[in-house]
Amino acid sequence: MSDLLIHAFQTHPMFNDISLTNCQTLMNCLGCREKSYKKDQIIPASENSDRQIGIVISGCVHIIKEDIWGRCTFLTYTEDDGIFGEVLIGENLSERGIIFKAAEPTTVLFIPADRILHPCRNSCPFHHALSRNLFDLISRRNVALTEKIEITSKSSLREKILAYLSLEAQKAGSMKVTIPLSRSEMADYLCTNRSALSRELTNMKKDGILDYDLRTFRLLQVPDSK
Amino acid sequence: MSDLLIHAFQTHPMFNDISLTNCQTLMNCLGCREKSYKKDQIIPASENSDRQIGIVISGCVHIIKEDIWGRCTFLTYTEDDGIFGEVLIGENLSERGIIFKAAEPTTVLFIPADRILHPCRNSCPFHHALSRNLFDLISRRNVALTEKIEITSKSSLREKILAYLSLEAQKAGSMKVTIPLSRSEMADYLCTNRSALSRELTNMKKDGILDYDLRTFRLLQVPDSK
DNA sequence: ATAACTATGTTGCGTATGCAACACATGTGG
DNA sequence: CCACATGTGTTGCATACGCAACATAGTTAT
Repeated sequence: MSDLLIHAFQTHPMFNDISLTNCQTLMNCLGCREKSYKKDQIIPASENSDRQIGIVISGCVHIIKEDIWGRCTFLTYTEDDGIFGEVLIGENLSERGIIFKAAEPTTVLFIPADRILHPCRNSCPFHHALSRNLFDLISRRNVALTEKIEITSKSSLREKILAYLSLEAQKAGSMKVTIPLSRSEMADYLCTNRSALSRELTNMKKDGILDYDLRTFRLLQVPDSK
Repeated sequence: MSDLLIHAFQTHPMFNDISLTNCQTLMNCLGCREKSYKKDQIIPASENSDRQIGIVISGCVHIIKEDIWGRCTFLTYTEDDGIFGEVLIGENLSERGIIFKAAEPTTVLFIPADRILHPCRNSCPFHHALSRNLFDLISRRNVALTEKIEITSKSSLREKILAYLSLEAQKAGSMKVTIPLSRSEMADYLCTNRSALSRELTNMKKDGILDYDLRTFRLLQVPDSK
């Protein structure tokens, strides 16, 4: 068992209230798999038609919606303690068009989805904890989607940028943040275009609202007005 | 017990795989409350600091996010079989700023949130079904938020309108749909402004893409191009 | 060193759309 | 009947921003 995996068992919210020993039992009981992906590689959401929940134990996964014409919308990305694929559990949901992509070298632990919800026959003691944890994580995803909507709903680009950066700053607990997105990715996320984003960032720096260098931003004013 | 409530027990996905008798037991076991609201009334998400999950048994609820400056974003609205408040279950989530509003005269059944997840001591047989159903419904909310993002991420207003109407048409299973939103609400939902929406709808009618009268729309072309 | 590639910033142009102001229809209450 | 409110459509104006084209710097391979 890799160090990464042990670390994930100890810290990842999916394994809250489950001892390391139980985590190891669980690995076997549920038939989990650990797998690594290179940057930009697509991560399949199911294997042999079995739905999987992916636990991101290192790296970052972008969650993308593709419409029937092949155009992609960058929905959201996993945080440090992320999971993905959990939306696809519901039976009558069209999973079509959701794509998971490794945004950087990424390692994932897969858990077969149906085994989390249906209690196993030996009714392992950790099973209830696992489904509660999944619940919490799904709620987080929900919150992440809500934030994304709130950001992209702002009417001006400047407000979108501020909304995004102040949320990131809030999560980091600091006015200085290093974001996990490149400029083009950030533009996609904010539903704008790269050059417009560049332009507006320049303007905001000129206006003394923020300072930045590449992926590191510092908010200089609490955006109280507006 | 009202007819509405009985109908909800028989048809609402929250009560899938639970018999009517068990639903009635459940009402008492969980301490549910039925409550009605007038149009535009705010629906409190918790009562005496107990989080509640709201089951919409008639009417429609708008889910709105308010930022710290009081500006509102129209996140999404409940479908026929809707619930709301389910995001707030996760313990470490800031529930701040989520507002539920009755968009029309609406009746709601409240279930205390913690009693759904924690199995009760008499371990009622329906308890597992209830939490599975909640799972499905949360996944639906997730899908609804994803759709909303997909719609508002479109770059032109025309594409937003098409994305919205074709999703509605898909759900209705018909090219003719009556949407549950007024023009201003629709504009809010699409993150645009009412007059721009009006103008673009006129243009689209002129271009033969759709026809409409008030809240009823008919898609005339499969939007294949673009 | 050169070439090729990627990430970012810059700039000019055209237009979609936000905004405000107005018009019109319908409903409601006095 | 009038007064008022609400929901919708229309139009002119100004501008934020999408887009394309180019510039610059850093990185890697040959």
